[in-house]
Amino acid sequence: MRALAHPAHDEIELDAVLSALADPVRRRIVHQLATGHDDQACIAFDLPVTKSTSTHHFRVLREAGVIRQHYQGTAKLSTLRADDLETRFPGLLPAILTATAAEKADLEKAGTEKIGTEKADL
Amino acid sequence: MRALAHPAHDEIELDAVLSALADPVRRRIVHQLATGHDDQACIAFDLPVTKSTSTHHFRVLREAGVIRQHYQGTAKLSTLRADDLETRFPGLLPAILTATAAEKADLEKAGTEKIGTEKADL
DNA sequence: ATGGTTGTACGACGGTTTTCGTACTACGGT
DNA sequence: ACCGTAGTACGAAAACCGTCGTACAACCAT
Repeated sequence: MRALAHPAHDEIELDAVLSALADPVRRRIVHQLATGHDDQACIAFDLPVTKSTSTHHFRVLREAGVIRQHYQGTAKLSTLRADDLETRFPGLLPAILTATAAEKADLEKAGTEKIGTEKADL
Repeated sequence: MRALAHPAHDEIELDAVLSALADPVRRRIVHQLATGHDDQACIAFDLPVTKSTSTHHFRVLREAGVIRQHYQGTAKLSTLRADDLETRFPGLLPAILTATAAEKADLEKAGTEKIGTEKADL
């Protein structure tokens, strides 16, 4: 059994959490963990990156205290630390999940409604 | 009068907002804007960085849609776009502000309670 | 007009992050 | 014992980010 370091619930730092969640790939992981069932293996995530990059992202999330990971055979199962996060930073995770969903819906709507229309300026 | 680009309220992107708020200096700015009065000049923020770095951070916040800025003479006044953010990503800003305050209190408590005590591991 | 205040532009530097590929380990099944 | 699957470690490359200093622009007061 390989050991995995996790910060205690009161050691979770806002900086680490926000940095972790600022990345779209990692937000995608978190979103899938939130909407799907618990304990999903890394392989279950269809990420647009290679295996080693994927390992990296999961590690960042774990070390930030966003997810908990444990081995089960060769598989490494991940769970959202929703309760710990809620205790430490109330409302933060739900707000980000809502925002992620909102933006996703937004992009899909834009995609179906006005195909070929571009934003002019930044 | 110099013009300043701001994203429209429905152009605010989650990625930009989270990236902007992932930086402690910028979170400090936002926190001061939230707790103090509106329309504070950059100079009113006692930031641990030089002027040019400060300019940079304000620009990042503005381009992310977190703050609104306008000139008044040589001064550049900043306001939190709390309403726009609330419309776009409900609960996000309040949660981050609460979290910022929570962590700040935490650090101060740690500082007064156990001076000289260090964290052993990461 | 001259000078002071407030902020910007630009280039540079150093550190971190994201990404990859390759080689490797751990475990389960047959 | 062997193979396949799941994931890690490590090193490298490229991009990005935060910081600074210097030089500059805009504006106000006198």
